[in-house]
Amino acid sequence: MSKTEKAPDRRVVKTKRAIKNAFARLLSEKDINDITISDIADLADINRKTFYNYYAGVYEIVDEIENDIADAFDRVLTESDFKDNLKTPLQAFEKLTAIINTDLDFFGYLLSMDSNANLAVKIVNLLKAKTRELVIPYVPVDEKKVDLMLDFTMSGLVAVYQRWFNSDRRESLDEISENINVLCFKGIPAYLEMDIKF
Amino acid sequence: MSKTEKAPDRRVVKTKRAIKNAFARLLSEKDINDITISDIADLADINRKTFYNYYAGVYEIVDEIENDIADAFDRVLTESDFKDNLKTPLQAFEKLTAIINTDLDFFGYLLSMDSNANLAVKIVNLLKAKTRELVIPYVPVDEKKVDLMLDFTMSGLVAVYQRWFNSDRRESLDEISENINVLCFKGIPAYLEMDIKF
DNA sequence: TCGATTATACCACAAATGTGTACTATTTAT
DNA sequence: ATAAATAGTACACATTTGTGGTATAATCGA
Repeated sequence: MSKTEKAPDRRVVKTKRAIKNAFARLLSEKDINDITISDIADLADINRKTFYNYYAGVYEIVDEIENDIADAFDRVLTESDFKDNLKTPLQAFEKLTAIINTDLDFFGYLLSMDSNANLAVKIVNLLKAKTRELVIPYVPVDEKKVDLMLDFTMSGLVAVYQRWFNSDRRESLDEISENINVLCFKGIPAYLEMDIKF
Repeated sequence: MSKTEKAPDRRVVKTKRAIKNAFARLLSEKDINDITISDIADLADINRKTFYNYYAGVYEIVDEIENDIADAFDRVLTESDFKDNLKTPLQAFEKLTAIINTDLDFFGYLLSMDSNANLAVKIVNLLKAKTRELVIPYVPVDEKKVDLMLDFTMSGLVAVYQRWFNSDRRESLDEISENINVLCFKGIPAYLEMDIKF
């Protein structure tokens, strides 16, 4: 993760862009399993061999796009006021949603795919790392306990967000945020406003 | 999900078994992307064409094996005393762990793969459905709230279990269970034994 | 047990894949 | 401006894939 990444050759970004665009267009027309590498190469107007310079197969494009989204989210987390003004991480999702929406033609198909579980995992990991880094200094307890807590809450958070994103989005993210806050900080009984014991 | 499934032809189960075994062996030898269908057909000693009777590609085997595990877990949930004696669902994981362990040669590689995110999703869905069915009658609150709660807690639960499973498993599942219980029912501040406000 | 049904084998073929080599074009760095 | 480095093209080839069609063998149901 060092900053030693040299400026990429213009041709590289051009062809990769072309490949991703071609892929996105094809994905809007047919199932991913019916997309052949020749299809992509033809539409992107590159030599088929060139494709293999960057991707071993069609699914590796998906992988990279997922990473693109994750990177965007990472940038949101670090560049935003998230650091100085730690509220519910869900507020960061507000911005992620905006990002995704502006490129929805492109990401829409991806997000509705089954494989968005992978993207979810990546985002969970980002949130865990970021939150740990911000919170740990003020929470001097057993690291294992914190790990468990972060695993639990961040996975839950992303799951809720994911369902919201793929639903009609009737509720505002603020409402969701409020719900999760109560759930996290007061526990299930308070959340359900009733005394239950499992 | 009706019980209308007729008894499967013996030949079918035999060949599918052969395919899965061959796949498992190949997976222990090389990367999944280097496994060709011809490889599997050869090793399973079946005609290549026969493979396509059941799977459209290599990854569909993975899919089915994941479903096998999910089914096993489903059976654990319904057949066990889970229904009459509702404790933490994590106790059901105790049995799942046992199941997986007895077949670890077979499942091991799968579980260490990236794609076990899919398995996690399936298990989350099972737990959500099962828990809702058991809990809802006693929790007459807004269904949307319950949905959110189930999404959050079950995803969190599975995430914690998953990390435990892929770790050294130093802690007992009972300890994990206890931690999650506190987290769920008392909230984060109580869990961390400190007064924090985000 | 026997006829009907279904799974599998065998062969064949067009399409797609993955990779190698030699040649050309573009970009980068000096 | 030019040389070195890198990316892309064109073509070629062996392999794998997906899918036909037909024949044979195993299984099921009565």
